[in-house]
Amino acid sequence: MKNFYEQVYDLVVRIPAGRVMTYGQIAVLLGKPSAARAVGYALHLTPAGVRIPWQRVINSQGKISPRGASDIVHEPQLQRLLLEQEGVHFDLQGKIDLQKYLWEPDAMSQYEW
DNA sequence: CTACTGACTGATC
DNA sequence: TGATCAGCCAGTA
Repeated sequence: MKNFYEQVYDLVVRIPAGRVMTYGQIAVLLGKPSAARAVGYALHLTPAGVRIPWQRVINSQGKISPRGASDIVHEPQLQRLLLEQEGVHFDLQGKIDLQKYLWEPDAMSQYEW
């Protein structure tokens, strides 16, 4: 049993390109359906030395989390471009079609880890 | 242990 | 559709 954060990281890292997950989805997979906030906080603390595709983690609205306009404001746009490169389609509202791109690990993936 | 915060979510207005 | 409120969990002071 790893720390909650590490579980989040491992889960995010195994998200295949062209697919996305919501904070709530991750929280459920970790056994805490209402720990979406904690998940967001975990991603907020993503180690700078480790590349975490957190851009593949979005909120229930299907959009990139604004993260409160910190010192970094160009990242969100860049992440959106990266997702588009992976094949994720954004609509005119900058939203993602969750029903089409939302990914959930299969039984084998869970068994493997 | 209590209080506060946060990249969330669902319900309500 | 957009803004607001309360509940939720983990981490930090």
